Amino acid sequence: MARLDESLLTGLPPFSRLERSQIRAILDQATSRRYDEGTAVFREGMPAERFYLLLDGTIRVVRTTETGEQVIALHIPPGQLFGIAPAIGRDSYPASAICAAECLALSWPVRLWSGFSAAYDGFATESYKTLGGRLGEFQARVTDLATKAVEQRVASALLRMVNQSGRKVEGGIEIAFPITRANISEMTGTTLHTVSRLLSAWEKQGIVRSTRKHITVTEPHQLVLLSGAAG
Amino acid sequence: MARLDESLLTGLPPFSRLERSQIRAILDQATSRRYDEGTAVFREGMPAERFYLLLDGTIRVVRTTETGEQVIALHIPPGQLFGIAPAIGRDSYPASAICAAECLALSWPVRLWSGFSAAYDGFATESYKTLGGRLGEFQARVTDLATKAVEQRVASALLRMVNQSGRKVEGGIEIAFPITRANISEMTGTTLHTVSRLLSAWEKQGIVRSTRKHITVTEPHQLVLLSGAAG
DNA sequence: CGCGTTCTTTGCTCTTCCGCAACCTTGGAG
DNA sequence: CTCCAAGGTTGCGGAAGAGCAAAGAACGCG
Repeated sequence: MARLDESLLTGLPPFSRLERSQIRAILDQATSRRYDEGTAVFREGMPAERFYLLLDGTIRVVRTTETGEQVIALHIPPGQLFGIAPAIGRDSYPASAICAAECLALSWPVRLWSGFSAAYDGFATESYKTLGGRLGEFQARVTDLATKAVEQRVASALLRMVNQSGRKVEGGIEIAFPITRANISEMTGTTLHTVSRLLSAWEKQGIVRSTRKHITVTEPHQLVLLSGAAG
Repeated sequence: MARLDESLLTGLPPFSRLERSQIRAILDQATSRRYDEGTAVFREGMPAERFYLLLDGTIRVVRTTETGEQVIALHIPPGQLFGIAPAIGRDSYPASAICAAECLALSWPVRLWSGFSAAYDGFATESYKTLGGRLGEFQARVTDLATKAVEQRVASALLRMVNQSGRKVEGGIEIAFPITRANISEMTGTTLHTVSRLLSAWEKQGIVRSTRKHITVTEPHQLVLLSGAAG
């Protein structure tokens, strides 16, 4: 395998305070791998043997209920750690990590986690910040699901994805990974039918534009209004 | 203030691996305080200046939406840390902590957090486990809200409270803190009317018994069935 | 002991959104 | 080029549950 370049990690929060030589040491212990769209990096319930850093692509964190329904808990953008069960004392993954697009990720065996935390200044702190951010996001999700109507939730979900992984294109901002109506319904606790109806209506009003598996938001401000001003 | 006894902390996860003398040192830096039912220990958005350990009572973790609705994120039972924003790199509290019943809590200034983590074996690990548990609980909440019907969610919520803070009484298990129909609706994303109707129906079927602000579950198994077998 | 506040119950109406069904479109595989 | 699977659209009931209204308990305070 090609030797990995230090610049991959430079500037990413968990490694931002480290020397070049330290980053080198970390990289030399990493395994790098490419995953096709739709592949599972790991699945819910599997023993947590490695933790990961997403270099490119988008990870969809998914839980499946006993009745077989899927719920999308989270999308992870490039540059973030994922599968960090060891950080919270779990020995199995609480959800599955599916590649929403082609992905490139590094990984390390979990036994290195405590060593990294101890040896590298800022690694633990920054990782826990990531965790804190996710906790906050979940809290926001719960609040949304508990208080907002479907239309507002779908608008919020679109905005969240646009903010986190939006790519500027002519006439708007496009969500940078493939996403279906069904996916959105799994994020918002509704049905693909309702999502389709909403998107059709918004398209007629000129708020969004969409093709198969891709959505571009042309009037973010209108969506903010529809979302009940929370994001 | 009366000197606190070491036995208060012995056996609680964050302190379980510590020597008596270490616990003594921790206690000597703690402030102990009693709070009346309904009091806020801290409020959403306030600068996070202290972290807390609940010795007795129950804390209700509440978020308020822009439209003034309340959502109950979590109940915290005695023996757990709360207000641990510093652990996840936040400098303000993300939610309010309200006493569901009369409470007794210890607290420390946040600046001691990193010292505790460094000096006391297991403190950080165990605290992050608590955090992990909460993350898991949120994930379960999101799944519930996204996929289950109202009746199932209310049944789940009752079961969760019974499991976490149930007190055995004759003919069933009582939720150990005062709780109203409105509270339950804020936990499950419904209205107090619907909750009242459900409880009435269940009371007729002999599954629960309730008086003002108190609920006893007499047939937990029936509730498990109603909840769609998830808890 | 009376009064007001807080909590609870229950009926009715009305809206939202789900479930079902049918059909259309797009893109990839062979 | 054709076919097929995956994704998307749209119409139409029907049911779940929200919203509104009104009244009845329980408790706590003066």
